[in-house]
Amino acid sequence: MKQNTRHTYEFPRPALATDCVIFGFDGGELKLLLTEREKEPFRNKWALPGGFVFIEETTEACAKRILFEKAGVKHVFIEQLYTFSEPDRDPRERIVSVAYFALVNKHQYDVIAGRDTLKAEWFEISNLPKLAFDHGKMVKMAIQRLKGKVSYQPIGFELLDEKFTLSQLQTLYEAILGNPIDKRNFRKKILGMGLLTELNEKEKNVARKAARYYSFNNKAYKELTQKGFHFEL
Amino acid sequence: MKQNTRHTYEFPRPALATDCVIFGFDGGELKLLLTEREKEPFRNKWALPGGFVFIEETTEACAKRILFEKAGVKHVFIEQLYTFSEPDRDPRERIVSVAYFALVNKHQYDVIAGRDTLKAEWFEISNLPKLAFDHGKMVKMAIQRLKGKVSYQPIGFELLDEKFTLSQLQTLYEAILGNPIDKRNFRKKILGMGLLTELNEKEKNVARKAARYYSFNNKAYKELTQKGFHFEL
DNA sequence: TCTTATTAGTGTATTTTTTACACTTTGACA
DNA sequence: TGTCAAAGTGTAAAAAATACACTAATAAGA
Repeated sequence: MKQNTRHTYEFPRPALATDCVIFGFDGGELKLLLTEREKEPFRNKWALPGGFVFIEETTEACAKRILFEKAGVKHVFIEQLYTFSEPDRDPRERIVSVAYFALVNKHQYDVIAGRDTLKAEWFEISNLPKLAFDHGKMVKMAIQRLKGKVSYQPIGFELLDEKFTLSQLQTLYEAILGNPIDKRNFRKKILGMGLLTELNEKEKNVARKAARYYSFNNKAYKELTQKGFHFEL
Repeated sequence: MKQNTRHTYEFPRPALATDCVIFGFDGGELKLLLTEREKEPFRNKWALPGGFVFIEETTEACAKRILFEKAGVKHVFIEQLYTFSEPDRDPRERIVSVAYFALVNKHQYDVIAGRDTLKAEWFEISNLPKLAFDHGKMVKMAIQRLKGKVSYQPIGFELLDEKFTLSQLQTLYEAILGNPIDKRNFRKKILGMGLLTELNEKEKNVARKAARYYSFNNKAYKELTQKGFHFEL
């Protein structure tokens, strides 16, 4: 350590960055928000929004900052995904990246995004462009994680509006899990959990029977969880 | 980037390290392998084995190296757990740590460890000493992860000998999940999966009916998995 | 205002899975 | 040869998951 007491070791350090896989949903297929790279390498290619970690911020704080700066996304569900550390994953130099995934209410986002000049676009998950760096790997892992998690944690609601119909919820689950679900069994199960608040409000201006709105009751969820309840769909 | 083409950014970088939560089992309670710190900070305190990441190795390679250098453990199951990045998690300076968890066959390990002079010791999970840094958090998370994973991935076998009795397997699951399991139902389920090879060998020198040995059939597991089979216990 | 199109909303019977439960067998040792 | 300790084994009941089809409501268009 010699004259330097600030550093615990002298050999070269990898740079540290975060990248974000951002999921959105608007009724059809599951979507990802990608940004176009402005600089080399991979200039003009699509990539996950990402950036370097400042010396005084956690990687999660960094991911949230990047989410806002590069994608215009704020106040959303975010969770650490995996840390990618292949020495050659970035052609410039050694960069270790802590990947996060975020669940965004697309409607809300689109309002914000309209005001910005960010080069960010939604892509259907089944129709993604080739991505820069190892971002393809990150996306693959994020989809897998979302699929796995959505069945035993009520995180799907993050992708919907505050109020939603049971059909919207079902469509979302079908989009994530990739298989059709029986309507009656789905409703029976989800309502049986007691996590949804039935609202006194229905859809308007639909050319069919209007569906009732529900909202996710987070308070009930936490209380039940404390009593040993396990969400499972 | 100007004159500097080697570095993608100039501001100070966190140091990068890995720490390993090492699980072992010998029939009673689940155990953790801890090492005594030789240097400050936390000199003479118990901690997870850990160390800095070299510039040309992945974090996983680093974890495996540390596992061997500091705990004498080689060729074991290892999986990335989580990346810890609180700016003050290390009193020396900013160090981001990618935590891993490892599953070790304790019998095999004890043979190796006997030859070494490492200050490493097994502690029962219910009786851990206070740990250095944020290692307590890491351990907590690792236990949670192991609990969650053991039911839908056949990783428990990593903790047992190549051949094991069904009672040993059951005792292991009981130790991890923390609740008793019905013997007949357990056997029915695990044998029904077709993942265990029945060996023509029984326990010796036991003062009771000798139990049959089984081994985990990894080939069968992979084949079944490809056909859409999902392990679940 | 009547018809059409479209999705909301609902219950039951069957199958599958999970759970609860107790006695006989085996082998070492005293 | 009796005792002790854990191995090994099946069935019935309960719970959960699945399969399945019609009526209700509303807007749009004839």
